Amino acid sequence: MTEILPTRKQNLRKNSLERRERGKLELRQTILEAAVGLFERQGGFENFSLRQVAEEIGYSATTIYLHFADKEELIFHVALEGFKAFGEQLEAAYAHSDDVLLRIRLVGRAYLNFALENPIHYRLMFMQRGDFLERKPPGGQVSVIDSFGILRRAVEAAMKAGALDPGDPQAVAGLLWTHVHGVAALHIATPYFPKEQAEGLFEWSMTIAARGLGARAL
Amino acid sequence: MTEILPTRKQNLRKNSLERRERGKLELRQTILEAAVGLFERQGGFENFSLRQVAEEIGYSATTIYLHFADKEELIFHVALEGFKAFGEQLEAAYAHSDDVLLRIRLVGRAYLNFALENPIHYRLMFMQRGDFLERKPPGGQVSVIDSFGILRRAVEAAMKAGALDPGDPQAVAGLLWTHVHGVAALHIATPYFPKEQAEGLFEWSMTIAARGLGARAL
DNA sequence: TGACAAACTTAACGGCGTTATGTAAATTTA
DNA sequence: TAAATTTACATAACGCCGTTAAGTTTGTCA
Repeated sequence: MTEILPTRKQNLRKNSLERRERGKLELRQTILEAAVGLFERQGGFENFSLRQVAEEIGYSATTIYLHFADKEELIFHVALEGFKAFGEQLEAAYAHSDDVLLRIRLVGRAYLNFALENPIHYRLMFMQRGDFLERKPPGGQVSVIDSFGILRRAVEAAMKAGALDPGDPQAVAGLLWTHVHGVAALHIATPYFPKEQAEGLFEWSMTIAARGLGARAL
Repeated sequence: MTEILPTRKQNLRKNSLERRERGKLELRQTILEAAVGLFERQGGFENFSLRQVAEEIGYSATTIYLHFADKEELIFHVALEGFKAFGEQLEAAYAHSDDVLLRIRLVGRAYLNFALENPIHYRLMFMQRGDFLERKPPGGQVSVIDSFGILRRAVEAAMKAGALDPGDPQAVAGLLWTHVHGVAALHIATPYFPKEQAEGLFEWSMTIAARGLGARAL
């Protein structure tokens, strides 16, 4: 009776050693990473369980509740990490060039790349849980609105420079967003748009949008 | 002890009468309808349970298994109903005009309308469970591929008539699909594209695509 | 050493999908 | 018509889930 389930007990013992080594290196972060790992291994967050996360990192399930209010909040913070990385990559793309038109294309390309390289995060952020976009993170951090702001600023600058027909930058940025999202989302959700085809459609969309918006080339 | 849970028992009794009246009017369909109702009430299929469906229609949960292999197959058949209605609406739009360019716009508009009017189905079909697109229904029915075929045929016809620059109809149809999907999907998934704005972006996208594809107007 | 707080665990609740098993009614067969 | 069989349901149970309540161990500090 005492030895029927040694694996779990041993697992807990073993990990109590590792814990010391990690010191206070944020169990919270370990939980997040384990969750992301599970997401990726199962291709989505719909079937993952807190108990699996706990098992994987060698803690009991209830320990997770010391760091996250509930399952929902854990998932939300995975999305938050996504928003952070997403914003940084767009920002980097923006800073990469001074050419107001090339910059728009680079930001768009960074957007698509994020989706191609982080399909699980992208799905969570923009296809599954759009409500997260408006949910305020506890520390008053930024959300995706600022990411969209990068694109809008790029459009604004191009208009001011006369490289795009004058108009509402917000609206034009929205149009570009829907086009890139269309490609990214169908690539992720369906089997009909593999990477190369998605990239081709992105370039094509950009070219077409450029003509339609009065740019020499985009 | 025998009367502690009369509600459930009574519910079963009451419904056994209604059943006769319905005759053999397909419990299967009743289950499907109850499932769709639950989807819509909860805004998605992620949190619905077979036991809720059963409760709602006055049967035990296990009875569902006499009509569907499992929860997955029930959801799949909800999606199938969506694909059927979707295809029919695109087909009707196609048949509504002989103008090869207007027809493309009408098919696109029918696509968007389906998404606006059936967000739960659309989400399930194209954002959440794209794998359903390739899953063969038992009776050898058609799936979305034929719906996409309608758009492709419309593009093909416009090219043959010289109303669009010559090219690969499949590729052009794919481009249009991604644009409309982008608008529809962001409308459904995020709070930033309410109906009017989505419709405006659709028209704009169509106009821009028309210019880029060599059409006089789309 | 002992009080106290922090970190973590076990136990339990109700709900879930699913399977095995029971049962009453409808239908077929003799 | 009576018995046998099939059909159409139900109940009970399994293991997993999220979550809460209640311990228990571990570390801190007087």
